Amino acid sequence: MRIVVGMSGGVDSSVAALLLKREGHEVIGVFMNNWDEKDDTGVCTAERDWADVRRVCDQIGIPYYAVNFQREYMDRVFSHFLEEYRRGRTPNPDVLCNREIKFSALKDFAQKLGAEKLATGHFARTDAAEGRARLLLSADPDKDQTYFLYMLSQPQLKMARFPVGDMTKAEVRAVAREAGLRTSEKKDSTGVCFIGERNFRAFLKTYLPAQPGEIRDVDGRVVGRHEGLMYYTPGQRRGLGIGGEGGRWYVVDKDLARNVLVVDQRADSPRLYSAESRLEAATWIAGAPPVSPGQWLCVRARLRHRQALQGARILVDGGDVLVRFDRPQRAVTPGQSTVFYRADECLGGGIVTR
RNA sequence: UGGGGUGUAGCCAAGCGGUUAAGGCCCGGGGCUUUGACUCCCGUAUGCGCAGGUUCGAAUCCUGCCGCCCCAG
Repeated sequence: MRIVVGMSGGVDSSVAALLLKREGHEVIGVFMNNWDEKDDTGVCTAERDWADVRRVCDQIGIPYYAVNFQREYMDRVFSHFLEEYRRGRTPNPDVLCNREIKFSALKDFAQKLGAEKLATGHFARTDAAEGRARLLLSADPDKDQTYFLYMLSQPQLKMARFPVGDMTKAEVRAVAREAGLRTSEKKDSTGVCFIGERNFRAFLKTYLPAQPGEIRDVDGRVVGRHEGLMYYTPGQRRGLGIGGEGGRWYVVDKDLARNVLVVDQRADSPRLYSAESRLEAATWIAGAPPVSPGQWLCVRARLRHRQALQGARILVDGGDVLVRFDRPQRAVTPGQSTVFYRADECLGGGIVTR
């Protein structure tokens, strides 16, 4: 079977390619260059990553390509990312990136190459039940990445392969090491996918105008000034610049109408906790909601990557979802995604509106 | 003007004659992390408003000056 592997230059996708090759498939490595800019330290990590991809593919003995989806990334991911920040929300570009770039633009490219499957180094698993593809938690609970994949559709998931999904990170590195892959000890990448680790405030500042304003406590007293609401997100404590007595301050709210950042010194401020949340733009892996309209469904949910799964009940209302948590959740953040699970299966999720 | 109080790092704040001046916040660096956050670890005053003096030794005592705060008038 001809399979394209999306290769980042990291150890996970390197091993993904290696395993598929060992299975006897006709494997083609494809490296994506979606962001042409040096990082904060002046290094263009994409060049080094591309060099690693070439080297690894040579070691494995597979052909490789580099593709440039900068235009697609800008139009379909980054523009939305900026728009969300402009609206005062805190977006997650990587969930969109998977749907719009890796499993769309790259998927199209793979199909042009005649590939039947598109593999990546994601820590996630899939299986098929009654003609439908399912997305399942990875074997390594610490590295599970289904949170970033919840927007995938049936066609996208049916073409996807995740060769390292049933391995632990340690096992992946061990395989890479034994095969002598140069990426075996490479540090895991972080930051926005393709963009990398950034001084976020400075990064945003180059794209969006900032409007400074007051910082007030929950009683309305002015306790400082902010540089622009978009630089802050609920639950955040660093970067507020408020010294003095009483300890740390946490962002508990953003008053967009008044351009006021609301803060509290209680880490467990009641303003930070929500027993309920509402989502929009819900998507379901199965292609349809897992429950009939008007009926509550018991699920597990996570509001951010790597968060332990939380008990909740959901009510689907068209593209919206009402979520009631078993336990109040801290810093439910508009723009972020809430993703649902039943047992090990990822059901889908949506974007938090409140 | 008189009386009282007070001046320790960017912000709070211990210290009240004797090891290298607590701690918290902010900030910086690192760890964790394919979003943003949270969290964890490490670091940050040769100097205590200024100038003298007492003392073996002063942020700590004394004198003067300067700056704030409060009460009188």
